[in-house]
Amino acid sequence: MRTHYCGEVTSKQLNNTVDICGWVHRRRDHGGVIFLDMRDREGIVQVVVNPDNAEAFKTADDVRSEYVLHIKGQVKPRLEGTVNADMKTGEIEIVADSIDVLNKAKTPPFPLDGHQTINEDVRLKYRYIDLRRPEMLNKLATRAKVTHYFREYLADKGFLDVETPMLTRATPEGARDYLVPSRVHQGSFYALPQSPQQFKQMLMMSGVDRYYQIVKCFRDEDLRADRQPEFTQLDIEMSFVGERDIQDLMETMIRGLLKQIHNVDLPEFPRMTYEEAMQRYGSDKPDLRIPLELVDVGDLMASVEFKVFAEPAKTGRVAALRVPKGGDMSRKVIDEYTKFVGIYGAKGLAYIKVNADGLQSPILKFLPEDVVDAIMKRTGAEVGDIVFFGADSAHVVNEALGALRVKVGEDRGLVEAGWKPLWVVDFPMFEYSDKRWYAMHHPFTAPHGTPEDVKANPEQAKARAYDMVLNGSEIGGGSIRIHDAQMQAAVFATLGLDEQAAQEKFGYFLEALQYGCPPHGGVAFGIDRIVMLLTGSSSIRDVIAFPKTQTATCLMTQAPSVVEPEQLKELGVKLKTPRVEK
RNA sequence: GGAGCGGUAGUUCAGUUGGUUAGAAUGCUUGCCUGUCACGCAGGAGGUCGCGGGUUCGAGUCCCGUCCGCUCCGCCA
Repeated sequence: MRTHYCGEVTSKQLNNTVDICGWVHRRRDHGGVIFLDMRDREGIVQVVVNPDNAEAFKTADDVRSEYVLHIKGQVKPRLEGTVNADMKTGEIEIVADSIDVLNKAKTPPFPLDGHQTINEDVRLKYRYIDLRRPEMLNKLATRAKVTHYFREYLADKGFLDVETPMLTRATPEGARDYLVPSRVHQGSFYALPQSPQQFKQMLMMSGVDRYYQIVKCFRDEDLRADRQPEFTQLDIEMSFVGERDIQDLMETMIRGLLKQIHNVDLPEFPRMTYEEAMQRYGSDKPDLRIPLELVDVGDLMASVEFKVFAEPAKTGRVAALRVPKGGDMSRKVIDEYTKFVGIYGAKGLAYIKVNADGLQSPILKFLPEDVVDAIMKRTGAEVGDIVFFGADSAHVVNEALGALRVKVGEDRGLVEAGWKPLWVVDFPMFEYSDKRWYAMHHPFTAPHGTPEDVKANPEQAKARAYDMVLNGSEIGGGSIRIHDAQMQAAVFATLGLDEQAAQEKFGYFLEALQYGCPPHGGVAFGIDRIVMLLTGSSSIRDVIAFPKTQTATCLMTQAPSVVEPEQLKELGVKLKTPRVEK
């Protein structure tokens, strides 16, 4: 039916007869001559329909936007002065011989020309139409290039693509599971995997040695601009390796990806400890394109108490964020930033402006002169700058000033162009909250040191974990895993799982560790986030063909939906308050 | 669970201090037009102002509730 994609017809086909198929992007009727812009996946080409071809002309007259046509015609150079330099196919046009209407179309619910933004709920309801827009098709194409590249790279390095179950066992820790009731075992439930973590470790025990999978993962948590309940991971695991082996291989992979997609050469990825990242950026995924840093000033203020500080400087963190040339910020802007840090729990936002005629600050009166001098010196503040201060628990200060750093950087156009990758390493093994220890990464992450060290000083235990960060996004994370049953028991014990509980929840896994588990480790990349970055998308929904809304519904299919009572009965599921379809 | 923004024509939006018949652009539609490319010109149709309640002589506008979309906090090992 088709000899060429619309977007591929160029001067090379001059005077040839071509067959194109596609959608009517736009129709321009000049009475005596009709132009049809025909669109398909590869682009748009102009078709001319002359009145001397009566049949085709009549058809073109009846045609409307988004009709699906098959057009046979001659490729001709455009008349002098009518070449369209903005179009890839702008030097030629197709003079129609015949036009077949393959299908009519209702007027689309929104224009596809990209000249106005369409609200997302409308786009999601008619996603199949939204995806016709070149911008969206290009994103899908980039995504396909990304996954293809990963498969090629990993296959080339000897990785085996192995599938793991979608119906698996609920996990006691971590995110909420999506549950699937079992018909055969009423009262029991499968869970959709949050990640194939334990399966890929089992594959290492099986001797697969190098595994990868591009795999859907599911987490029943609230959504964000970069979080969907089902998302896609590039999941990787290797045996007989240390951190560096994995990191080097992955760094090369990502460098190759940027080269392939954007023809960009990434530098060698710097490595930064978690502690350093928190100190300098207040974040474990710092955006290094923003040339602002937090500076500790708590020691300088150890003797100072003032009202904006929720906690004395000694027990929490006092940090400064200097914004060069930020002295022009109005009171209103500063108030907005104060409100902004409030989101992260900060009780206030102190500042000092460095004016030509001296310092200006509501907190100056609380600070001895020598302390102020020391602060100015340490932050390197110069005339015209503003220095913000946060003082609270280390957690609040990091969250608040870390977020403020990014916001100010964006607001003031300080974000450098380009790509800034890094590794963040040496994460704490555990974090303490609600009066117990939690695994910061996951409980199969190997800590540095011995099982005795871990049990004795969990607060000091560092994980052999690493995150890959690109432009302030965590695009991948992994670790060396525990391959020793003693160490695994020590970690479980620290997490408050006694032997019996550990057996109940992870018995099969603990047993497997005792049957010859090789040292191993791995990493998982967020494909959606990577494609977001590569396509400059502000929402993860733009890089997923059929995404869900913030309340985890699909506006196109209306999922999730009420099901027939018979279906529930078969599954042995009883609802407290049965719901019916409205 | 919480905070903020939004919901008015198919679409994108405006709608002032509560006041007559709710507007614009675009799309759609009819007619005209042989070189446009976001074609042009002339006409026409098109509205449950998200939904429910309240205040008022009178509500798109004020109040309460609710639903939906988005952003964020919590949450996401």
